[in-house]
Amino acid sequence: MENILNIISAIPLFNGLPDEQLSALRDIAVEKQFNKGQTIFSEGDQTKGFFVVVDGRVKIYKMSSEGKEQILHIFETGQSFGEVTVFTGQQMPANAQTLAKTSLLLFPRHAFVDLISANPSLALNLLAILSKKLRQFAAQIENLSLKEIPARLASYLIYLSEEQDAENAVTLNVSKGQLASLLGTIPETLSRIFAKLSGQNLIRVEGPKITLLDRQGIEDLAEYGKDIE
Amino acid sequence: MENILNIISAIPLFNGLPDEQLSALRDIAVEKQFNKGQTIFSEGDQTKGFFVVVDGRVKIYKMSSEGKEQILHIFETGQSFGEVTVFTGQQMPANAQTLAKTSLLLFPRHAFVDLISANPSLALNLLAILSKKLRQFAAQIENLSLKEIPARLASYLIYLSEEQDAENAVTLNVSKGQLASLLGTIPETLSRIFAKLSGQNLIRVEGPKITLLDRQGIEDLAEYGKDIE
DNA sequence: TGAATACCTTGACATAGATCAAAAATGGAT
DNA sequence: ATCCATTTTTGATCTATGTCAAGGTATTCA
Repeated sequence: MENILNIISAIPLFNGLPDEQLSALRDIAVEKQFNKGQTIFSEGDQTKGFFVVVDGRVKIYKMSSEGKEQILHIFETGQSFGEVTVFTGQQMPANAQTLAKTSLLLFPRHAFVDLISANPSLALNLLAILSKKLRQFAAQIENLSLKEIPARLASYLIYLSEEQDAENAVTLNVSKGQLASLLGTIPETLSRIFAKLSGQNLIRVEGPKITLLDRQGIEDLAEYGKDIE
Repeated sequence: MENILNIISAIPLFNGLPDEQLSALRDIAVEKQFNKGQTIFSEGDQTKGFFVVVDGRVKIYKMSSEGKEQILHIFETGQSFGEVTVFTGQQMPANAQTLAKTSLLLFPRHAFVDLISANPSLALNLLAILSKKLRQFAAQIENLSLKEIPARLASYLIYLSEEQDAENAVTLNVSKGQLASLLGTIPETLSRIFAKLSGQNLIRVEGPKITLLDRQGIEDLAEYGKDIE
């Protein structure tokens, strides 16, 4: 299982840990394989532990009573999720489903807590990761309540362009329907906004490929929310 | 300063820590006093450390470019805030202002990180607290995007009634204007919704005192969002 | 006690975005 | 290639909530 050790050592969460701790982590990790669209856990499930994405993509989401979905997060290779209930011990507060063929590592709860208790540096890494997630959530709350949807889309496009290290062209890594859910809206509305921003020559949309024709304009839109008619 | 030690030992975050660690915490803590309406820090400020509310009430909030406010959190006696940037080392991501005469303890960043590094049990407490905050944020995102405002208000009333351990009567601990901001709306809209729910005999409003006339009805509203005309 | 200030409520109106319905485009699978 | 299923787009309409404006009610402070 030399393979798993390589994977574990590449996970940001486990950055800088000494070899013996990495081995200890490997010893408690369980591999899980999923096809696209499979459910990893559902809201209300008992906590099993926390997960790391080895390969693939996972969405964490909530459902309203009418069936509308709000995506809270999309996790990709190297990222972890499900830490929260490891410490609160409660049931899973949301649903997790794969967006692609995905391979995960599961770190069972108790074994993992024991490791943390013994390893302050692991605890500090974890604190940093949770802190970052808190920041992202705060930003999402801000977006949902203070910005209109065009501004949220603009923010997301800028985020993506930085993520993908591409100045003026990005490729959506989720379907437009899923993007709508992430932005807190519905596909019809998102589609109209894509059309509108295209009409204003801020972007060009070709399937999942978006060209940022006017980066400054998009940044203004993200920042000030006002989109100039 | 025996006094401070008592205060520190009563803080949930420091639950179960041995006396010598509590003393160490006391030694790095700095007392800060604020009057009502004072700014503790602003978005973009350099991180000083993290805070615990000894007495009073603090709101954490974001401002839109048009000046609309979204409250992210309200912290009361015994609760802590500002942990996030202690670990990410970034600037403060939001603003903090007192809602009343408030006394805080500031734990400066580096001294605090050193303490955590040396004390896994403190780290675990902190992990549990951050996890709980993540859950609350996730719930807030869910509310903002999946529920209409009457349902958000209903959720908040139920939360308050549990908080205050009162089956059918709660007292708002913030002004209605602030409550509007916490729920992601504006005072006018909140006022109308109070009036509407009163008209439906779900609640009775007398200033800041709300009587839950039909708890089941309010729970249904919070859960299903649908409010029966 | 009374003015001043902040807070809350109500009314008329405007609008972003949701809903419902259906057409068009895309993309696998056979 | 061609068919089927999914995703995306477009159109017409509806509604919750925001905006602007004004009046009412507390609360504080001299």
